[in-house]
Amino acid sequence: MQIYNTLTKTKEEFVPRDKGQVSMYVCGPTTYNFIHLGNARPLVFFDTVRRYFIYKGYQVNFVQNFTDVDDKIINRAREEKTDPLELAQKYIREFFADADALNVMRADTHPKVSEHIPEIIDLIKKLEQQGHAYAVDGDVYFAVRSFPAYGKLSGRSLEDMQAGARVEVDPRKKDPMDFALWKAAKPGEPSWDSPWGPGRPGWHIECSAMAEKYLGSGFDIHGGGFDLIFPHHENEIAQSEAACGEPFARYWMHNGFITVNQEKMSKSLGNFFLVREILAKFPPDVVRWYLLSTHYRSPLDFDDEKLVMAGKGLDRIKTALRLLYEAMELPVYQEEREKPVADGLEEKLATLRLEFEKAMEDDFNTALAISVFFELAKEINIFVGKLGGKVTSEEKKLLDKAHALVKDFNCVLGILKEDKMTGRLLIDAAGADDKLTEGLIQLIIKIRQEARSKKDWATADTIRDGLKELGIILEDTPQGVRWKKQG
RNA sequence: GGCGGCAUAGCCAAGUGGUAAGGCAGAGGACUGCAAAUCCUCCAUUCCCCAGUUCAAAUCUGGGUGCCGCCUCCA
Repeated sequence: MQIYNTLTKTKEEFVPRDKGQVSMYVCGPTTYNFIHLGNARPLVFFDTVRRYFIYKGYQVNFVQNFTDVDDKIINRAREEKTDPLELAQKYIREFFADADALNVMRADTHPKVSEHIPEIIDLIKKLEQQGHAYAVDGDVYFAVRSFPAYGKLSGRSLEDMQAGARVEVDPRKKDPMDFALWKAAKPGEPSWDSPWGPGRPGWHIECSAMAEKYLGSGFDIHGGGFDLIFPHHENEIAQSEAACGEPFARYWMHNGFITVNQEKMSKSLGNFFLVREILAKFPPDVVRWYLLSTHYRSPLDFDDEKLVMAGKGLDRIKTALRLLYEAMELPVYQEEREKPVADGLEEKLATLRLEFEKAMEDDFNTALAISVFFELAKEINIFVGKLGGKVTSEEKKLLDKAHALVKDFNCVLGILKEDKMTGRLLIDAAGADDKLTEGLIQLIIKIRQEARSKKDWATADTIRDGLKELGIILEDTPQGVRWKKQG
């Protein structure tokens, strides 16, 4: 398994700290608003990473924090005249609503800053005792000059950064790049008691404290967006490694941005689209498919047209799956076929599994993995097309194997949900919402079939066109009529 | 100013030394009452430009052009 490590700027062979186990920490959102598509990319991508490790049989410990104490939350709460922690709590709930829709698994632990103040204070105390931090007027700063490796993740030196620094220099800091570990409380802000007086944690220290608590030093993978490399992750490394003298995280993974008209989607530019706005127009499986259709380190440009395209691609997979399920319902014949129909399919399925794994093991190349999924869909279509309305028991076994492979691909990519009772994947375009609709459609189909049997094509076509207007697609096959909702 | 990334068909997008995956769109064919779905075939002599290394380059080196990001909150 090869993983591109931001720390070394190369792909490295992944070796977990503990055999058979993977520890991951992915920076979660600051919960002062609904999440936008840019937030959804790391969510979906790292969820897919986690799913692949699970597929490979690893035991994964996945931690994703919530930053529920922060300037932006405080400001927003002031505007809305509510309590900051309540506001944060509300958006944590909203976060889960969106994440659940995108089929993102809940983390094993979702620690919150507000519930880890003692751990944070302990870490700051440790840094202060070791001379890596200093207090000024109730604030505590990290002394970047005390950590010689500062800049190793982002690949820049303190000199580089200061030359072009656009930061207002706080004269109380020993070095302009020193950053806050603890902020003295201002009136009306949430605060906690500390050795330096009442206050709250700085932005970076939380992740150091919580990652250490739940995963320990030298855990496997730390992930987030490219924009977190500096300063956030650089600072996490400084804090954690200065405090314990051991490597913090071993593999640093960063996803590229979602762009709009090739420009970064961001809250400050105001060109962002909320996940729920998009989900109002497109099904969640399409959004997820689209997010995974490009390699995670490349930028991904967003517009409606691209989601439409992704939807059409995913329809191909869904159609193959529908055909597969149809074939799995066919009666099993005992006698052999005169001409075998499944030539080489079993080997082909094995090859496709290997290709899929190879793609995922090359730095999680989901775009390539998806192309393997398309090949699988084609193989299924070819096979099912040759069955001619009946299967032998051998062929039935092959259908089950193909189904198992689809389920495995789907499970790693997290696209379609599974019906726990039947073990089948749910294809939303198929089937009716209720019994009445199903009955009505079946009745209409029956009437149309009667017209067709009398070669009354005008009536048959009127019905088909009329249903299409309503978003119901009819497909005539030798085995009967199939219907689905428009994708 | 410092640091970094990207440039592949109409569109999206893999591919980092061995002669251009896959998807969408498009064209033709099979199937069909006609469709739809599906299958088959076609659709980049070429990978931003120039020079170089090499038997061999989209892939490596140098130069150029264009776009983007980080250095300030941001996934």
